[in-house]
Amino acid sequence: MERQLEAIQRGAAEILPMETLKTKLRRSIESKTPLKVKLGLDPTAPDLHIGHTVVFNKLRDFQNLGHIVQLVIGDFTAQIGDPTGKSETRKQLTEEEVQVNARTYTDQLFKVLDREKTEIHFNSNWLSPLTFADVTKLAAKCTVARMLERDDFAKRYHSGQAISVHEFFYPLMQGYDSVALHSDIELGGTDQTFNLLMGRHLQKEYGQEEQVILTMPLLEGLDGVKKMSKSLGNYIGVDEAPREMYGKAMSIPDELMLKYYELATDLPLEEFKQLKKGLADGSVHPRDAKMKLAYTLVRMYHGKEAAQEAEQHFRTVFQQREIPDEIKEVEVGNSELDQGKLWIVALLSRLGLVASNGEARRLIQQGGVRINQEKVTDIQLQVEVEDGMVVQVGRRKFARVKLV
RNA sequence: GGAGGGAUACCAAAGUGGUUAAAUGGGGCGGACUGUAAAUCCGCUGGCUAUGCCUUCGUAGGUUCGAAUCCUACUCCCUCCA
Repeated sequence: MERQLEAIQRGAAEILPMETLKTKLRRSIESKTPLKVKLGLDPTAPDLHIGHTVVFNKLRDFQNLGHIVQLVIGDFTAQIGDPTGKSETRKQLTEEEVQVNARTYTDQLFKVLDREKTEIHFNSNWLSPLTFADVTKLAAKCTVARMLERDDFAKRYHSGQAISVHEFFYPLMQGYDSVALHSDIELGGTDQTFNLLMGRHLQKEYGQEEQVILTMPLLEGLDGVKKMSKSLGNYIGVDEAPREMYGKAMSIPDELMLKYYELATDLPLEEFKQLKKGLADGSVHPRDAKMKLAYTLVRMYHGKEAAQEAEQHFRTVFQQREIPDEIKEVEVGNSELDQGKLWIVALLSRLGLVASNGEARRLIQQGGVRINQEKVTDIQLQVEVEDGMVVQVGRRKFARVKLV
């Protein structure tokens, strides 16, 4: 039991209440019954990023200890509306889309989780049969004042932003999931605390033993400030290409490295401690530490070989500023040229390196455009287009011309 | 049901008749530097082969030589009262 407790606590932000966890664990060990550990998932965003994996890694810990994971696909919840406070209403997902998304989700998930010890549930199973009367009864179990305690509701309320009544149902529905599944423990990010507590509250109301809640710290995104999320675009996706993943990892602020190591990688505790010490006393170069982080992340999701390749690519392109060996090729027809020439601005846009001609002009003026390594400064330049010519914008966008 | 406030570019937020393609901040992009796509500094940031033209300040009309700015209607949001 001590062993279990230690593993469960590592990295966790909060466990409430600790006593109940101990009780449940003890009972579980004595009766040889695994605990049911729940995690809710939103099927509208099937692309997992390493921010999500923080919680998944913890689920994996539970599985390693012999417990069962209950994944709840919030297919019903997703159809209702928007719990995040962003103004745009969510588009309704069809049943089919939900299935596809859920599939994508689980495919990515089982890179981390043990399929054998995982149950998958769809919350429409128990939420859609509820009648208005049932819902009313459910809603009666929570006061508005209580709802307004939730951090984001409180903020929005005070700053005068809209809160729709249905948004109050979100915590209720999520909490009801725990009732339906008799969950022993529910996991989530620290931003989920309110919803998780609601699960406890409702379980009690329905005469069940209350679940334990365990929250994990939120991982900040690439900007180093806001939490990693797809909508903010500051994420590293689990399915991203190795080079992309490596590069993104290199772009996190130095201060965040250790947190990434701790929450998102499988680095053994001992090595982690050494690294931390090395960085503190200056014996480890931050760049090297970050390169190792980038390498580790790529290795976890794409394997060793890909990680090495990504690292090599990074060295070549960003540290030595050389042209990578693999560049996207764009076919350019001879007929598009005027006596074998093409205006530089048109060329950039033709190769898909810029969004508009204006952007192309700007980039040239700022010295961000190169042809075969030579800087271009004249926006009027008529380029003599040759087969195999390499055009570069900034440090990381390249295209090779293929004359046809 | 009543009264008032608001809607501006990717986001936040100035601007209340012409010098406004629209201050400022964030984000993004480029450059310099470097120890990395960290940090820091500088620049750019609607479109167009372009000393000009076109589109953009919630939507649709109107006033005016001229509107993001004034008027009318509509849509959405917020606050207070009931």
